Amino acid sequence: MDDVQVKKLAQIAHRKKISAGQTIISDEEPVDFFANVISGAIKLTKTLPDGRQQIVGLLFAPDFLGRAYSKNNPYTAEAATDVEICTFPNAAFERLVGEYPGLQQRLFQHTLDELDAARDWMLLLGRKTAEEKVASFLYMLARRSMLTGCVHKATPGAAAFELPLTRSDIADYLGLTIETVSRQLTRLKTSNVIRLSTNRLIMVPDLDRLAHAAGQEHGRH
Amino acid sequence: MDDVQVKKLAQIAHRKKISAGQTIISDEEPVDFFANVISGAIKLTKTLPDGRQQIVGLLFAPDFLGRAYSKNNPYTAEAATDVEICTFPNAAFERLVGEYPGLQQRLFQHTLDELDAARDWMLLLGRKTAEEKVASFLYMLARRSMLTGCVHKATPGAAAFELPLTRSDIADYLGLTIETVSRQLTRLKTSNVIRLSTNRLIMVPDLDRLAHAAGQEHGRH
DNA sequence: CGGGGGCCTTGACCCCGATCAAGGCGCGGG
DNA sequence: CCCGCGCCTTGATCGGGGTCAAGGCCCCCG
Repeated sequence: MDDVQVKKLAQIAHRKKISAGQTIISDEEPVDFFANVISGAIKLTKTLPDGRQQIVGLLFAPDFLGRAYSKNNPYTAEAATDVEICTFPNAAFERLVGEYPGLQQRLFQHTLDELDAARDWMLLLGRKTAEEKVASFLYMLARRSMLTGCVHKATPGAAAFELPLTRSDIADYLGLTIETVSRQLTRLKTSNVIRLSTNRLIMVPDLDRLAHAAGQEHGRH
Repeated sequence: MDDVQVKKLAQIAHRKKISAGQTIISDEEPVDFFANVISGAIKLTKTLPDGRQQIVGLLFAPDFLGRAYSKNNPYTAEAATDVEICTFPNAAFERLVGEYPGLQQRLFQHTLDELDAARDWMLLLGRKTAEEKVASFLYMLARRSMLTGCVHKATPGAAAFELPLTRSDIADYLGLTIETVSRQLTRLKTSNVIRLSTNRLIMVPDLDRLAHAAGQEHGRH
């Protein structure tokens, strides 16, 4: 993306802080903006009429929120932690996309990545055991923390990170109950795959062991 | 899509028949073509190292197979029934996409629809009961058959269609076992929500009842 | 016609994860 | 300081769906 584009984007942008738990987009009302996640985590959820809930996507730092060419999105977006986003009025943004086809391709690429992630998650939801689900979730966060990782731990196969979700959210992400998530976490803890300092801070001494517990045999580095 | 585009597409196209059970794309080898489904059903599957399998997408008549701007796709595509597809060499197709931005937008739109479908399925996999899963699957096919439906049944709230998948495939799509799928089908049959002539031909006397059994209360028509 | 192999159904039993219930921990406010 | 409330953990029990096993149906082939 060249300078001109960045400047034009900046001109129509509007920064915004949102505190944990607030709803950003509801599946009931149309969306008139497009946004970029600056910091924090946003959860996309779907809910059955009787209240059962499933998290169908997690958004982190450089992700997009909202959808091009459609005002109605079929899910609710809620701040999982305190969040900073950068919003663009939909109309202005679409005009810009029209001018710079490269931008559209970027969005396209990003959507393809989201589709891949969704399908990976379908495999997890449909076929993995509770322990594998929890381990997979932690493994995903661990890899993310390696990339984002400002702090390069001395030990190479290890990682440490903070959980951006409550137990309840983790359960909704993995298609489990709160209790099962808790039990599986202590299970992974007692088998020394992970260590918990507080119940939000996770230490992974050996990523390969975690990948193994996640049922994906030395994941694709 | 205007005439010129259609003609250019036709020039580089290559029609192909594939019989049920054959693998079209493997997740191990790169893909050098893009395709359009003409008839039949294609299943996209993911498999865990130990063999557990999940269908992460079903492709029908006007859908696309393959992916722009990436040779590696992370799943296997297999013909669920006998299938006809129309393939395009990747390079030529991408050149064409470059020339006609409208085409790219169409692909984008289609990918967004696939993402929505994947996320709906995540809710199903994570939170629905076995009966709701089977009912949801049938409901999806019933709605599809209404759109595609050449045969307009006299009764409005009803539908009839053929299952494009074996029990085993249905199980892999719903994150269940073969036996559970079978049991839930007989359950829906004995409660008169559906009727089976052969074990592949389904009659739905009342779509709303099916939608209700699917846990989605008079689905969005 | 008879045999064999897919595909599907049905029954019996079991186990993983849900449910129900109790209590611990940490934190903010009176 | 204590109380109350979220959030989390742990235990006891239950049940939906998995597993194992047997058999039915249909079609192809000898």
